[in-house]
Amino acid sequence: MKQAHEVFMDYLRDNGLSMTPQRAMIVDAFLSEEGHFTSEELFTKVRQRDPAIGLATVYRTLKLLTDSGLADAFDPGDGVSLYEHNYGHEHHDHLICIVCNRKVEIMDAEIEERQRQLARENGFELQNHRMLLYGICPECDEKGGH
Amino acid sequence: MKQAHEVFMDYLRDNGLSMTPQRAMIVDAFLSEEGHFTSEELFTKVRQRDPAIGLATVYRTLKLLTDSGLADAFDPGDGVSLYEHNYGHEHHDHLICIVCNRKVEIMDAEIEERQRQLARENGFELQNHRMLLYGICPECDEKGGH
DNA sequence: GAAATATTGATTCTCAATTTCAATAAATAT
DNA sequence: ATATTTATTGAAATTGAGAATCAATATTTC
Ligand SMILES: [Mn+2]
Ligand SMILES: [Mn+2]
Ligand SMILES: [Zn+2]
Ligand SMILES: [Zn+2]
Repeated sequence: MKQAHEVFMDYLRDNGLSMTPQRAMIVDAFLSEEGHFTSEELFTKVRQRDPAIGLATVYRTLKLLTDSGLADAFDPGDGVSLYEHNYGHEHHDHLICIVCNRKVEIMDAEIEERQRQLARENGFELQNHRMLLYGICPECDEKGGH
Repeated sequence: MKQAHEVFMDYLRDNGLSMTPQRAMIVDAFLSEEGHFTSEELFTKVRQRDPAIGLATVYRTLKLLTDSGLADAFDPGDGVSLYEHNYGHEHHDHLICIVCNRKVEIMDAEIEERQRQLARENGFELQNHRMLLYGICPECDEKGGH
């Protein structure tokens, strides 16, 4: 399996884009992040390494990361996109606690199959999907329901 | 089954709110709409009947409609909420054409059951969910892929 | 009725994300 | 290498849906 950096370099080359110090640093910062994070959170980490880098460049590079397949973005429902690593990660959906905002990664082969079937039944060529389950996590249920 | 108007009236009463000419008209306009529509589209229809009604009141009433169970809102992915009738309508999710934006209502009991199971497995109390399938509809596939 | 409370429309504000643009950097041609 | 073209950058302005503000009205309660 190719290195994530290499995937990004290939994407740049294939699209006539060039690697720059800013892009290299933002990609590094992205790859060193874990879990789910916002553009602002990544920007904060980027600033720690180089305060000269602008927010616009972070947004632009996040788009490149997404388009190159290194990142995946989704909106958990509040209008603020969350990013996560996508390269070398299996597809999954999210179960979100409406109290503490915790996110659990979920995946169900049967659901995925039924999704394909639903698309097929309607003559659609399925491209992708988003599924978000909202509920109350065990910890919050404990605290809240005494 | 109660009339939609009655459901709204009950909601107002139960929450110490009063019916007003503006609310009555917006609810009427909402109920006479079909399919999936934006706040702007509803606002346009409302203005045709009474140009004095403000956009803020449409937003406020859409919230009442949603909270009372008459309306359901969801974001198809572009950050602009779509509203639809909810009262007397079965729950469903949406299959969306990424080319022409057509929306097909879908529902799969097996998926719904697996969603509950996934929540259960993680100790979550499932409250609700959103599922959006994105693909290319038969018509657009025809046009595009010749 | 009068007083208290709720609702309204216009306007301003919010906030994530995008766009603009002049300056700078990189790639390409000479 | 140097000139020319092209791409990228950061700061700042812009966008757009939706929420908040507020003085003027309308409604409800006393
Ligand atoms: Mn995830
Ligand atoms: Mn629908
Ligand atoms: Zn929780
Ligand atoms: Zn289509």
